[in-house]
Amino acid sequence: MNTKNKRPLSGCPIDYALSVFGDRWSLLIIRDLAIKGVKTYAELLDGWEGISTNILAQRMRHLEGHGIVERRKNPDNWRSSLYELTPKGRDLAPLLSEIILWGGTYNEADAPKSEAFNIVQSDRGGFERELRQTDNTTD
Amino acid sequence: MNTKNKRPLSGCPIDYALSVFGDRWSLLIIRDLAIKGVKTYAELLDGWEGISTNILAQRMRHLEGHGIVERRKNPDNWRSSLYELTPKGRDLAPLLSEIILWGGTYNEADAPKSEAFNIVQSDRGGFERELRQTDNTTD
DNA sequence: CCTATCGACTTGCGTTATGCAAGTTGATGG
DNA sequence: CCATCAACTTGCATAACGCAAGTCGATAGG
Repeated sequence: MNTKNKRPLSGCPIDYALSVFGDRWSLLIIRDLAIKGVKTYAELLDGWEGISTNILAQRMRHLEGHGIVERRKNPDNWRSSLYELTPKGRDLAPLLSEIILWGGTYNEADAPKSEAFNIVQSDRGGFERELRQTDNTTD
Repeated sequence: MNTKNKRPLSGCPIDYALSVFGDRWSLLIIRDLAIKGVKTYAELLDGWEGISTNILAQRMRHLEGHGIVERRKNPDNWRSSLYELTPKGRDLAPLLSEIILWGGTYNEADAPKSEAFNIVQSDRGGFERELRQTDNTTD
C-alpha cells in the first residue's frame, strides 16, 4: 500500500491507483462511504468485514492524505466526526461498478447473487449517479 | 491478501474480488499479461515496477489457483513456461480501463499523460477488445 | 464533585506479507 | 565437465496487519 512510498511509482496510472487503494481494505471503506454517503468512524468500524480499529485509523489517514475522503465535525454530536468521499473519491464509482460486476459474476461462494450485483447489472447508470451524489443517505 | 483466507468472505462481490487481486502486485501482473498477451516468468520479472521473484512466484500461484492465469509450456523453449490470462482474467479488461482512467486523471506525478490513459480515453472499446483476444502479441 | 460513558482513536505484541540476496535444479552449448 | 539460463526456493530483515487493551476529554447521572 505504499504508505511510506518506498518504491518510486512507475508512472503507470494503475500503479498510481494501487498506491492509493491497492490493499485489502481501502475499497471496502470506499464502498461503504459510496453507498451510505456519510459515515462516522464507529459506523465504518462495524461493517460486515470487521476491520480492526488501528487499521481503519491509518487507512482513513492514508485516504484523507490522498484526497479520497474528507473528515468534518458532526454538527449533531460534538464527539463524532463524519467521513465522506471527495469528488476524487466519488469518481471511483465506475470502478466500483466494474468490480461488483466481475466479483458478482465469478464469486461462487454466494449462490444467490448479491444485491449490489443485481442493482449494478440492472441499472448501472443509476447506481453510479446515486453514488456520485453527496447526500445519498437513503438510510 | 488472504492467500490463506483467514477471514471468511462477506459475500460482497468487492470483498471476493479483493481476495483475488486486492494487493499491491496482482493487477500489475494482470495488466502486463493483458497488454502483452503472453509472458514468461522472466518477462514478468523485469517489468518497470520490479517485483521480486519470491513475490511473483507466490502471486502467480495465487492467481493460477483462482483461475485468473494459466501456465503452459513454451513450445519454442523447453525450459520456459508461458503465462496467459484465462477468460476470467480477461474479463477484468473493463476494470483495468476504469483504473487507468481514474489513475490517469488524478496522478499528477507524470505530467504527460501515460500512453495507456490516452489509448483508453480515445478508444476504450478497442482497447478492451484487444485485451480480450488471446493472441494480441503485438510486440 | 465523582464516576461511568461514549467516540475516536493509540499502543503493544504476535503473525503474515513483502523486499532483497543468494541458492537450487536440470538440460544444453561449448 | 563446466557455465548458463529459466524458473523457482530459501533465509532473513522490515513493513503491514489483526487482536486486545488503554487513552482522552466532554458530559450525563448520582
